[in-house]
Amino acid sequence: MGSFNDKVYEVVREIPYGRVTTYGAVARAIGQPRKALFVGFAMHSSADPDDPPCHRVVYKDGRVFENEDGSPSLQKLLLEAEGVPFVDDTHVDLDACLWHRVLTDEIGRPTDIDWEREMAEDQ
DNA sequence: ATTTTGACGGCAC
DNA sequence: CGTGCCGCCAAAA
Repeated sequence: MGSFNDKVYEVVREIPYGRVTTYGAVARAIGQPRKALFVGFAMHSSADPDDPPCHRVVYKDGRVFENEDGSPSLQKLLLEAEGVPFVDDTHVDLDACLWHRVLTDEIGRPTDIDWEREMAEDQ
């Protein structure tokens, strides 16, 4: 309870279906911006692929984890299954699907608020 | 107590 | 576009 991993899982569970966020963003969301690496460690050590949805956490440049043998990782398969757009074999399209609990202004990308508005305008 | 290990990120080339 | 190095620090050994 209240452990680092639990805080990480709380944030990760907030990521909406079809959206992604980054390890660093999760670290900042729990007030510990220097621990992006441990966010990754928490994801790796999680047993259940659905709770938390570890596959929705990617590198800051949109790259997703790849298996050492080159086969498609579970993360990539799950993201594709959710309809998350990829710009190439290993990178998701952050401009289209990045979600941030607070703001993404700091890294120059649309906020979740911007995204909601775009969705509304498309209707 | 000390060492090793990272599903990171930033910056320098 | 990549490659490498360094700083970060919790957990496991």
